[in-house]
Amino acid sequence: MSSNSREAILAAAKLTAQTRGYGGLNFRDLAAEVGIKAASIYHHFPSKADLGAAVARRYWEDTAAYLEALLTESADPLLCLRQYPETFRKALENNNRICLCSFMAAEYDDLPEPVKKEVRTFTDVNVAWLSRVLIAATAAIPEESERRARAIFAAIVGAQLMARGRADIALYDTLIESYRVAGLLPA
Amino acid sequence: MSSNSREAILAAAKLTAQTRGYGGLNFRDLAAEVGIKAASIYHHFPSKADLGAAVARRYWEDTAAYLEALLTESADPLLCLRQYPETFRKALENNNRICLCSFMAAEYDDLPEPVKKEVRTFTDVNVAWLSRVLIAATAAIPEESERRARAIFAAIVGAQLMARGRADIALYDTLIESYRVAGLLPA
DNA sequence: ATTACCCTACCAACTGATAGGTAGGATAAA
DNA sequence: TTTATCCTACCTATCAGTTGGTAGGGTAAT
Repeated sequence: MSSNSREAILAAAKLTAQTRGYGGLNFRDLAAEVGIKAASIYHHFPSKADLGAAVARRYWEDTAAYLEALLTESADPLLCLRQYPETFRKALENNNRICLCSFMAAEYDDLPEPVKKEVRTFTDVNVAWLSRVLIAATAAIPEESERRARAIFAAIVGAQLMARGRADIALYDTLIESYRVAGLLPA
Repeated sequence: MSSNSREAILAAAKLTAQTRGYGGLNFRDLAAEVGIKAASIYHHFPSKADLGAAVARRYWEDTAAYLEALLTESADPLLCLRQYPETFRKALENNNRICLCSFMAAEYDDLPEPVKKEVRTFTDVNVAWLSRVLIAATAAIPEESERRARAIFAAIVGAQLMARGRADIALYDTLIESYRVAGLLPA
C-alpha cells in the first residue's frame, strides 16, 4: 500500500465526476471527503488535469477488467452480451449517476487533452469488447460487428442519459427492452 | 421590439450551453458576447436559474415549432420520421455542439428546479412528436409507439453524444445508419 | 538524512449577485 | 407647453464566496 490517499482521492473523484462532471470536480470538496486538505492532493496529482486523466484512466481500466472477467466466467458470449446493459444500470442504481465518460463526452470541449484521450479510450474498450463478443455470438464479420457494437454502445449511453434526466431506472429498463424488441440487442 | 438584448442574450446563452452546459454559462462572457455589461443581464433575467430556464424553454419551443412545420409541409409521416435525425445532426454541424437538453440531462443534479422542468419538457415534446408520427406511419398502437419513440430518442441522443466525443459527424451518420439496419429506425 | 505525506497560509482569478446611479423616452398633470 | 413622474435599459463599483494552484514548513518512517 504505497498510498492509501491516492486511491481514496481517485474513488471520491470518480463518484463526483459521475454526478457533476469534470467541471464539477473541485479540490476542496474532494479533500474533505477523503479527510485531508486540498493542498495535499497536489502531492498525488500535479494538477486537476492530471487528476482528471487518472480518474478517467482508472475508469476504463476497471471496466476493461470487469468485462474481461465476464467473458472468462461465462462460456456463452450471447449471455455476456445480454448482461452488458447491466453495467450501465449499476451507475443509475448508485444515486442516479451516469458513466463518467458520457458526462465527460458532453464536456469534451472544456477537457484538457490528456483527459480527452482517456475518455476516448473508454469508448474504444467498450466497442472493442462488444465487437469481439458480437463476432463470437453471431458469427458476424468484424467490420459489420464493429458498426453494430458502436450502435449498441451509443444507444445504451443515450438510454442512461435519458433515464438520469428522469431519475427513473425503470425507464432505462424499458429502453433496453425496446432495443431488444427492435432487434438492436439480442432477445 | 421591446428588447433586442433579451433575445441576443437568449441566443448567445443557447450556443454556450450547447458546448459548456448550464455550469459553463457565466454572466461576464455572455454579456461580452452580447455587447453589454454583466450586471445588465439582471435587468432581463432575475437570476441565472431564470436565464437557464428561459433558454431551455425557448429551446423546446423552437424544436416543437420546427417539428410541427415538418409535419405540415410533408404529407408523408414516414418521410418526416426519416428526416428526424437531421435535427440533431445540425447541432453537431454547428461546431460540434450537442442538444442543450442532453447536456443539461447530464448536469441534472446541479440544475435548479425550474431548469429541470424545461429540460424534461424537451424530452416530452420530442417523444410525443415521434410517437404521433410513428402511429401515422406504421399504424402502431399508441402504447407501443410511445415505447418505440422513447427508444429512438434515446438512441439518437446517444449517437450525438458519442459523435461529439470524437468530433466526428461521419460517426453520427454511420450510427444512424446502423439504427436503420438494426430496425430501430425505418429504412 | 532523505523521502513520503500532510499541513497552514496564502494568492490571483473568477463566480453570481447587489447597490446605487445615469440617460433618454413616454405619459400626464399644471 | 412646461414640469413632474415614471419606465426601460443600461452603467460603475463592489461584494462575499469559490476556484485551481503555490510557498514553505512539519513530522514520521526508511
